Amino acid sequence: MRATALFMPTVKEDPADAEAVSHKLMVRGGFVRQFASGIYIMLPLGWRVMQRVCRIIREEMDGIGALEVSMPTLHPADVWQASGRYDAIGQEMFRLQDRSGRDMVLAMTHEEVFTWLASRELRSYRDLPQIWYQLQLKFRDEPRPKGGVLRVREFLMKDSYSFDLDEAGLDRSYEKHIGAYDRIFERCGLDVYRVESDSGFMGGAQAHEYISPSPAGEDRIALCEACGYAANVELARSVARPPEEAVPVSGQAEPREVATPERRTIEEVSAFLHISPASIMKALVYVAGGRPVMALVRGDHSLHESKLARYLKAEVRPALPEEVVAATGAEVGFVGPVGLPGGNSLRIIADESLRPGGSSGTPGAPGFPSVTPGTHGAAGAAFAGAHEYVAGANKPHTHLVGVVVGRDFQAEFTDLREAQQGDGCPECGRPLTIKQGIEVANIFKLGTKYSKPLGATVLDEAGQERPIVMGSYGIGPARIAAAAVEQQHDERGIIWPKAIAPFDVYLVQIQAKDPVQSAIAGTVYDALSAQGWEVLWDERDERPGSKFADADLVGCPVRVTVGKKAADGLVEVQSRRGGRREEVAVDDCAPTVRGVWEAAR
RNA sequence: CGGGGUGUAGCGCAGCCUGGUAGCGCGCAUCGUUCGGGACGAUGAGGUCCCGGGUUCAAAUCCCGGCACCCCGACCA
Repeated sequence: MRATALFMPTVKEDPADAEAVSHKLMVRGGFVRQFASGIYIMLPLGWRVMQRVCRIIREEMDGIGALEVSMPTLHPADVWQASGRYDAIGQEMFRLQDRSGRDMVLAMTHEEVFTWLASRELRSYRDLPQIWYQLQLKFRDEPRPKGGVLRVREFLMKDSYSFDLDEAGLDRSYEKHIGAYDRIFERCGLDVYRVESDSGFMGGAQAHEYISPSPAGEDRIALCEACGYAANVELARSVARPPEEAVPVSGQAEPREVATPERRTIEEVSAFLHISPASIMKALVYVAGGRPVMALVRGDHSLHESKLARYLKAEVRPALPEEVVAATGAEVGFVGPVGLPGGNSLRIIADESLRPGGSSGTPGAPGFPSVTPGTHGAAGAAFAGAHEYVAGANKPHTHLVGVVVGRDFQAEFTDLREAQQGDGCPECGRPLTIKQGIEVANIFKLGTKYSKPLGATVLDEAGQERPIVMGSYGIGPARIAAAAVEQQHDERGIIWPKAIAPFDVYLVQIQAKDPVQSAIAGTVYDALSAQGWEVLWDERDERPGSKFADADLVGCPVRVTVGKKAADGLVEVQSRRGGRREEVAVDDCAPTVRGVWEAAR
């Protein structure tokens, strides 16, 4: 395509409202424009990238036998009422009424419609398995859109749904998707980690996310480079590091009060009492299902709320200051598990690292090995023998020292803390790495969560009616594009992975009005096009610097320059990624381009 | 939902504190000189100063109310 025939509004300056690199570059490169908060226009270049991503997705989905359909995005509310999500989902769903007052929604995902269709059309086990997919818009009224196209309110998604007779069939469909997804990301030139993820406390089945590492991402994942364990921190198990210093054992029979005036935070208390944060129990009061509960983690750990929510099987929120006082008799900062008023009405849930005799992760969880002191050094063993903590006394400006779990209070134990950099891998004990990333895809084993309430059943071989066992699988093409930009760019602009670049070759003609250059550029353009390359021929009457700058900004993998030496029949071929600039005869241009292309990522 | 910030030409911003003819850079248009890494000169077009109300002789500027957008946190199938 000729640049003079293209709409490519590049901009010199970063947009004022952009934070993420991908956001800035996609706006500057003329790929997208914001229309409203979280709502974006895809300009020609941006749409070409999307089309290329979508094409790869289609090919790989078709490759596992999935069938493409197109589902409505405007749904009557009753299907969502049938699944229970009409009420379960809050303001994140766009809701409206039609002219006769019927409740409608804009689809935020498509489990309901697909299941509705399956319930009407799939009758026999002979109809199974099926995998149906679509590339369709989703609408989610995000409370806070951000990061350009990373977190938006209207976006394209490839979503697929598998329908199987039983769990074994679901496992096969799930594995097929893993294969397809791995190939999609490989082809898109994107680094991703497939990690265990939270399937939500209602589903309970297996789920994975594909996370592409980037500082602009909103997810954190725990990775073990030694054994390959990988999980979102919202459910990652880990072996807590033993504290740097062992807690001195007082040997006293019961806790002792100490005055801690105005010392509320872990930092303040640890500094005041000259102890390490790990020697303090952090007590956090939450409200779950309308009732207060106390969550306990070690002072050097952070609670992960979704772990608490999953354990309690209820949504949780931090208690308000008044609620904390009502539940414990003390204000925030002096709350603890010992000496609570009114008997033991407050449920106390403690992290595994506080369990007497252990500083471990989640014993008993699948795949969790027993933790041997030898693995984690002498400090761990010493710590295990101490058991004494400092905790809030539930009295103003007072803490307790010498608190022993199990002796001074009872608690339920579960994995509550967020995995930290350097924690031990739950599988092999080696240190975990925490990385930030963008969720570019997810896969869920739904089971019969939707097929049961929506009545999607088939008759099995024995003539028995059985609910279809389902999976759902999403990929965000725009997030793939943004993640690629996040991963591959330099100070001049984007360096697209070759498979999803808007054009394969950016052909710069230095002098638009030079007939020799025009002729040579035309020859090069035709030759490359004839070989199947998508070429953007920049024959605009601009200064060379502008065209080079745009070429770098737009980020096509190969640049061909037709300039002064065109008169001698020479052109230049160069990789966007850098490296040497090759000067070749016009006739050698195509093979040279191929070479640079092959070498590109 | 809590906290913070910003709305002035297509884009990026100054002006607001201390009220008095609305500015700068980029971009855009025309002409000329230029032409291998975002040129230079000349001329020019382009503004409901987010919206509504108030104070005042006079409001981009002060006051009240609203809206939009951004950032941090909470939330996120």
